[in-house]
Amino acid sequence: MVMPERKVPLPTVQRLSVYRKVLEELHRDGVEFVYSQQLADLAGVTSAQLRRDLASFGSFGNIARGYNVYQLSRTMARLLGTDRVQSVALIGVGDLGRAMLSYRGFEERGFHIAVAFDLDAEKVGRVYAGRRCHAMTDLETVVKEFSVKIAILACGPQRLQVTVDRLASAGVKLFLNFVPKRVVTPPDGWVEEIDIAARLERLSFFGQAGVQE
Amino acid sequence: MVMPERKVPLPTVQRLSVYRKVLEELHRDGVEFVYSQQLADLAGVTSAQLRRDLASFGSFGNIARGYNVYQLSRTMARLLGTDRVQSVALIGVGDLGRAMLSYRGFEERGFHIAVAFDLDAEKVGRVYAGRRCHAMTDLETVVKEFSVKIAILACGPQRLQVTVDRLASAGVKLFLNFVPKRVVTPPDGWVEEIDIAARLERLSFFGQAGVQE
DNA sequence: CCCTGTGAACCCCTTCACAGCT
DNA sequence: AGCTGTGAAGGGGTTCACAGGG
Repeated sequence: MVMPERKVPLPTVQRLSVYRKVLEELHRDGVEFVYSQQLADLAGVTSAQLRRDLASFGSFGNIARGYNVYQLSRTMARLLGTDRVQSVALIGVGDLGRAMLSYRGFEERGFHIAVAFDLDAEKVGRVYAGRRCHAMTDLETVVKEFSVKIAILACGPQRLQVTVDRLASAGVKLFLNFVPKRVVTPPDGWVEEIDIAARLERLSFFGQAGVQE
Repeated sequence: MVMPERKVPLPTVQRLSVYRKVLEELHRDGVEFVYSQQLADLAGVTSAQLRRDLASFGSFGNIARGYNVYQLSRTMARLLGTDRVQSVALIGVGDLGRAMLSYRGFEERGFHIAVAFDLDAEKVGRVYAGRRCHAMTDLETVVKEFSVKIAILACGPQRLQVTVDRLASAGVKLFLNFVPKRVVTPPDGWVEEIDIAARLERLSFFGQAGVQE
């Protein structure tokens, strides 16, 4: 067991997902070994970058044959924690929330949305894509019951911070936040922000600024 | 008119959206002036960061009273290009695509999804949330008809690159890509990637690595 | 005094280039 | 010969700290 105590650059973690995805495709195609140059091309980075990234984890590639595709893929899944199924809670069963429930790509990477929650009494008790919608009142109990470790925030901005804090004290420390409102990260927690409109604004900015390759 | 020819750091653009959002709230609350320290706190950055960011655009704050909230908000909207309505095309009317069609926050920031497209013959001709779904065959003509400048990619991975290239030659150079597949950016184009599953993987990574504040 | 704007230091990530191994 | 892993250099963004102005 490698306790990775030396800290890993954030951009490196981001690229890990890309590498793993490419490696999976290579594995499906029956490729056994790749050189850093090939893998880097497929992932859209430089070979130096790739080797440096892998070195963050002390991984070893075979000098003569490059990297063992399957082995490296497994290693990355283990590093990312996607080598096992993790329970996820969905907060907010609006349009975006329902899209998350039916999103392929979650299950196949080991993320299982086990439960959903909503403020709307209309929705509570109903079943969406096989997952029951619970009342916000039952947040703590249900979340513990299903051993939830990750929450997807797709609700309205009202009482968002309160919900996050409640989840955090119930043991949920990881958040994927689609709500365009600043959330104070709980101690020991981690929040990934996805502000879709902000991304469009960035596009808009570069669109009128003229583009530098 | 300040033609911002000096290049702006990418992270700065990202933070611009946050500043503008905070400024809007302040404006709604009737606040006229803010100091960099206050605005920075609300946006979750340091005051030095904020002042440096603003300096990228050569903006001036009043030394005695800080920044004029409304004026700065307007300036930022102009910089981002959100001071006018922009037509957006949606590619793929699946669950995620339909969520995009009903997403508030787009319209209020000047982004109007004017048209949708789908491969599925079932969906072509139907109207979703007020927007008609067109056949992929009509991509070029419809896109030009509606003066579309931005495309949201929420379709399957098949033929994604082809679609991007077709859009690019039809004048659509800006892409918000939800499809977890690498897209080669067309010349003069810009692609914002949103890989939701990859973000969950990042969460998972930090969750098991232990968290460093 | 206390604010903004900014040179300069600092830090972290990327890129270069090569030693070492096969 | 050719590839990996890695010191060392390079570059870009953040933070420090202060000059300058009301």
